[in-house]
Amino acid sequence: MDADLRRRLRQADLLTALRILQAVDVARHRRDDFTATIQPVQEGSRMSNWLLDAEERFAGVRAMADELIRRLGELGPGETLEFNAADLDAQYEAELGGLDALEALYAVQFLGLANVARGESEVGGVFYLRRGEQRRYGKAAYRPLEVHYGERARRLHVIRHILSHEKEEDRIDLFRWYFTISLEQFCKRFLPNPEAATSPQIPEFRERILGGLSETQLKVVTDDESRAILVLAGPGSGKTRTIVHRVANLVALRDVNPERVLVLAYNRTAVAEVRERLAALIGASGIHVDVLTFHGLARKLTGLTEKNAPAGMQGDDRFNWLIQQAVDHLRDNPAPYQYVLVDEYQDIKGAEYDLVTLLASFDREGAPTGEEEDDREQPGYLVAVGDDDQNLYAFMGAKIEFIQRFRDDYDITDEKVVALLPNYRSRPRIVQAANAFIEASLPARARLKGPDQRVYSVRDGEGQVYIGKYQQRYHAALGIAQRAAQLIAQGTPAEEIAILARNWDHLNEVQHALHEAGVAYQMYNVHDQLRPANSYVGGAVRDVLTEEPELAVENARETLERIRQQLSLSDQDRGWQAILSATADLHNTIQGALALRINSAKPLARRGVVLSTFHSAKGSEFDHVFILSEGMREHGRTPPEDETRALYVALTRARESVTLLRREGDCHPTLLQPGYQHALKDIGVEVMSLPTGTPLPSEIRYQLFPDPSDLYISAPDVLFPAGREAVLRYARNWDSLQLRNLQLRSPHGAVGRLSRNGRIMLKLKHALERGQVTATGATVLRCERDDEWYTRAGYTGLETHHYVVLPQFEVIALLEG
DNA sequence: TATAAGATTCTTTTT
DNA sequence: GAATCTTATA
Repeated sequence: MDADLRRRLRQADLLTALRILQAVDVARHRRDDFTATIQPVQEGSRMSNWLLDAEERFAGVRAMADELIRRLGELGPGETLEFNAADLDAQYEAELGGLDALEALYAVQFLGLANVARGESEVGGVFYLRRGEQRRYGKAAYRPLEVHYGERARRLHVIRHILSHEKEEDRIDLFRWYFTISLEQFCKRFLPNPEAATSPQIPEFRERILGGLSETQLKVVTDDESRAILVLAGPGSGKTRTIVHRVANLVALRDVNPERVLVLAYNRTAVAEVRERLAALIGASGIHVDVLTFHGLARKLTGLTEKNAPAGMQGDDRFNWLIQQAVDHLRDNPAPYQYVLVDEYQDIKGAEYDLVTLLASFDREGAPTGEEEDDREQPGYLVAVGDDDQNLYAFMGAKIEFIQRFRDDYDITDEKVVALLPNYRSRPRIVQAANAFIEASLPARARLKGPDQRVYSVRDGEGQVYIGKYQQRYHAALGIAQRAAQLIAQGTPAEEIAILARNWDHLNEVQHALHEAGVAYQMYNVHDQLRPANSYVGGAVRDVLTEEPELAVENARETLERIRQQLSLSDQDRGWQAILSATADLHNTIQGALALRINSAKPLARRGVVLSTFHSAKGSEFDHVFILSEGMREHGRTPPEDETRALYVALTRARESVTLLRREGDCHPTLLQPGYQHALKDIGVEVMSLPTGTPLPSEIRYQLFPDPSDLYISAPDVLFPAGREAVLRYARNWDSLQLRNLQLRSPHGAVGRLSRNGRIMLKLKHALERGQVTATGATVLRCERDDEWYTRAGYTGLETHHYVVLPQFEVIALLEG
């Protein structure tokens, strides 16, 4: 441990001591960056009571932890225990004297017995517990907790000893010693009974946060002087890990108020991941850290939602408006956060960029003009983590310039740009192939990483890179299906195999081939709108549950089925099946928890080989990755930067092997460059031969998932009473769904029709003409009011929403090139 | 019916 | 920004 770190840790100790003094009403302290003022409060403080409390508290935590451990023991591996905090408090209040549930959660987390994650619901904070690694809960398991509480208690003993001296000079002298020598030394030297001081403090905790990090990661995690740090992180270099550990360091080791810390992530999945990992690292104390999406932050700051946008705005404009409201809000109000961490900084857009700038209090135009010194805004500390090579959303305004401008914006030296280069994900050959690809595709000026800043693999072995070429996409699909089946037969989980393409419809042939080979697959696009909670049956059942959130539920499935039958809704809805499987493990809970589980249920069971676009694969990783490169003109001399970065993202998703297949005639131009091909040869890639001799079928079969914009419901169909009744009748009596003349018909009448403007029309054109589109399932989906849509349909009702029957199609289509 | 010009689509997140 | 589909015009 270097001297600097040691000095900082003493500061943390000081702050702990000050907090204790304040907590027991002995002294008050005011704190700014450099000084702390201590004021005595009064004689006869509650110090001794507090010590007694501390002992009781430990006994209480132990009792409650016992109970949690008992319930955890009943869980199977991977199962989750779910409850709300108020419920837990109420349950244990009587026996444990008002013990704070958070403390007990912290305890089981701290002991490594469980992973605690936090969620929000209508019924308040809800916690999810999952069994930790540790299986046996012997006496030894409690030792770290005892050490922790023992350390806190020792500090109290020391302070009480100091305060017991009558003369002020003595007290000052002892305080000086307290801050000069270690706690252990102090106890030995001054305490009448130093036995209590034999235990160390809590090295396990510090080790968990700071140990196991690379030197560079540690630098970012522990730097609390730099106002702005840009972390240029390569793929698989531990971006999120660095962010999570920095937050943990701030909150758990540096005593920063968690409410002053903000983590911005790019979507809900990323938010959930940061929250989970933070909870796993520091437990309950991480709960007060804000981990939000940009829109979540905008909602929190302004109290508005995109629905407050002026009438006439729709879709994207509403969301942009919301971000802009937050920017305006921050111009007039001080930033509520002091430590801001931004993930995936390369993909932030203009308004989001402004938001970050204001949050970090770096806005030069609107420099604070506080009349009083005390009102001066505290300085912000910004850490932005991103990789310009992985910029995927330039077409939406996420320009690479924002990350390039970082240095100028924040007036920082080059040293403050930290490069995280080791790749912990991919085997060496994969990293080398990806490096060679991006270096051959982009000129040095288009990249922030210099020639001496190459990503390198720290994994052992070599890994495999295969290349291949095809004329017919069908042949590539056949080859991939064969290899996937082979890998699965050899024991690779299907979910660890991904097939990635530029566009969704490039994967149609792959769907067909996988189906023929009997390999299960999943489409990786999760339309938020398709959430089971958004289905008519799911929403209706959830609403019944939340009417009495505290009501006990013995068997989740029975309760759900009972409510569904009372509402006389069909069980054939796609969403309903998903809800049943998402709640299958819930027993002996309350209705509120069940409702929450419905809210977070995923559309489909995530099983089988993953089919995804390059874009949707952002942030994911797989053992084996197959890539289709097509859809570009070859004779373009300089490859388009967007497409290069997208393909680079695809290449770097792979851990063990990557197979890069190019279509002759329109693959990414770099793949044809002699220089690049030589580089691949040096790396040791193998050529994958595809079954190009196989005769082509005349038709292929694949699944197609429309979204609500593909459906056009004309006035009599849905918006007016007859149509609404037809849809709701369908939700009760579920029969086959047929598509005739673009009209979606149930035996009870028309329930919708395909939109002529929807994107699906184009894709289905030929299949529709030949009548080879069949509905294989459907969900009755809630659609929020969309004024543009209503106007087009000639409707002016006041409802906030309506329902549509959203089918899932199987298409038999002519084979494309 | 060729060809140019113009329009649209592709990649997608946010509740 | 490129590919692809639609429309206008000789």
